[in-house]
Order: sequence, then structure tokens, then C-alpha cells
Amino acid sequence: MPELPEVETVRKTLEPLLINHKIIGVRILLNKVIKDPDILIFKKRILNQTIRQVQRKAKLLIFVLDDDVLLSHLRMEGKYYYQKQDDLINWKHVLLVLDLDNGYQLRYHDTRRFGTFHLQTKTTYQSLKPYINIGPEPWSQEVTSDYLKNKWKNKKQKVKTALLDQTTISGLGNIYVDEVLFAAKIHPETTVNKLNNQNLTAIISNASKILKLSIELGGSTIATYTSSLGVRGSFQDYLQVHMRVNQQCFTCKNIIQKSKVNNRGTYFCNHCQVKK
DNA sequence: CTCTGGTCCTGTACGC
DNA sequence: TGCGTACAGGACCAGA
Repeated sequence: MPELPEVETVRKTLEPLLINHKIIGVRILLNKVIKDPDILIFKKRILNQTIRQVQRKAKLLIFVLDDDVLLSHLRMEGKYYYQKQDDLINWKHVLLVLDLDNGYQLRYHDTRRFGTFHLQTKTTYQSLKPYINIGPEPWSQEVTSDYLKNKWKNKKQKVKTALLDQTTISGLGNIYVDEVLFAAKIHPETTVNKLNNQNLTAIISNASKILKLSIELGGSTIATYTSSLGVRGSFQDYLQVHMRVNQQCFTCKNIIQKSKVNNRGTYFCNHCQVKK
């Protein structure tokens, strides 16, 4: 589920619950979710640190502790539950548990087991993976049509693929890229070196607009069977193309198409979105 | 260097 | 009902 608006919704929900609570226990039920440091060091270092803030960059959650930051990436299916130690839960897909000093637990749940954690020091994490690979968010001052033109001038990548690459513009995933390209009237298979100034400006402004609107609406909830923290957004009701194959385009009434672009399901209107 | 496709996983939907 | 297959919102990595 989680692209930038969904992760922001999780951040906003978690921060007031966790702030100023100390981690007094840690349980790791699947070792491979901890990318660094080694498990034993991870457990020892995180213990007795207090959660001071919950931040976010693009899709990466950043739990700011006393000395370290805990970086959490939800990938496809990661969710958090905040429950008392004896509250019932289906433990099958819980991969990590933090015990807090107020009797509650923060439980990380991930059916597909793609999520990742890094514990790094506050002073260095911004120059290390995974943070360093995350480019600016669409509303960053840095993101201008000249910036994109420079990044893309010699590239033959399809624009859909280029926008999923988090190093140039961050925060968009498969849903929002389809929506941004529809709003910008650009066909997803257009190669990025063919985009003109107007196209680039339209990508930036629509990416900002769509992500901000979705944040206001609590993100999108698509095919989410378990609600984590009661987080259910409503942006899915405003989707123009994503998940609308064989339905009529709201703009021109032609039929929405679905194809694969670099192996990702891609929805578009081939009348409104002209290929260059 | 750029770009593509496979891969990590489990669960669900759908066709036969 | 059962089985096989395709697919799912992300990102990394090998290899062309």
C-alpha cells in the first residue's frame, strides 16, 4: 500500500502515540528484516533509547531516538500496530516488536516480508544507504524543469519507469505515477528525453498537487484487508486511471487501457495521454 | 554507463 | 472443490 501519502499518514498517526516513550524491549521474529547493524548489536543499541520524533523522507519512516535513528521502509505490505502487550493479534506476520515503557507495543506486520530496518547514528545516516538514495520530493525547491531536463536529457527510459526511480524524484509509486501522468497528459511509454518544458512542468506541479491532496485525504486504501491503526484513506475514490481498466475515461469517455511498462501494471487513457 | 528483468515473499483472484 | 497460474502498491541487483 504505501507510497508517500500513506507513509505520511502512518507517521502522523504514530508520532503522538510514541513520542517520549522509551524502548524497554525488542523482539525480532525474522532476522532478515534487519539490514544493519548485526542483530545482536541492533538489539543492544536500540534498548533504552527514547523515541523523540517520527519523521519521514518520501516513503522512508524515520524514528528519531536519543543517539540513533531507526529507519523503516514498509515496501509493499508493511504495517504498524500499536497495542497493549496482551492484546490479541494474529502473530503470523509480525516481524518485529518494540516494547514501550507505557505497556504498549509497536508491532511491525508484513505479509510479504519485503520491509527493511536500519539502525544508524543520527550524525551519519543522511550520508548512508538507504537515506542517501532518496532524491528530493516533488515540492522541493530543487525540483524544477531544468533539474529534470538535466537528469533526463540523454536517457531513453520510459517516463513511467523514470518516475518510479526514487533517486530523481521521490515519493511516487505505481498508483500515483499513473495518476500524475494522466493529469499531465503524458503517455507512460514516452521516453524521457522527448519531454518538453511544458511536460516537465506539468509532471512537477501535478505530482505535488496529487500527493498533497492524497495526504489530506489520508492516502489510498486499495485491497487492504487488515486495517493498521485504523488508517484508512479515501484518495482511492478520486483515482482517475489507476485500477480503472475497461472503464470510461472521466475526461473523454474512451476506455482506460492497462498494459505493462517494465513489468509494472500501468493504467492510462490512450486518447488523453498521447505518446511522443 | 544505461536499461531490463529477475528476485525477494505470501496471499488472493480467477480460469479450467 | 482443487489445482495451476498470474498478479500485487517497492527497490535492489546481476547481467546484457
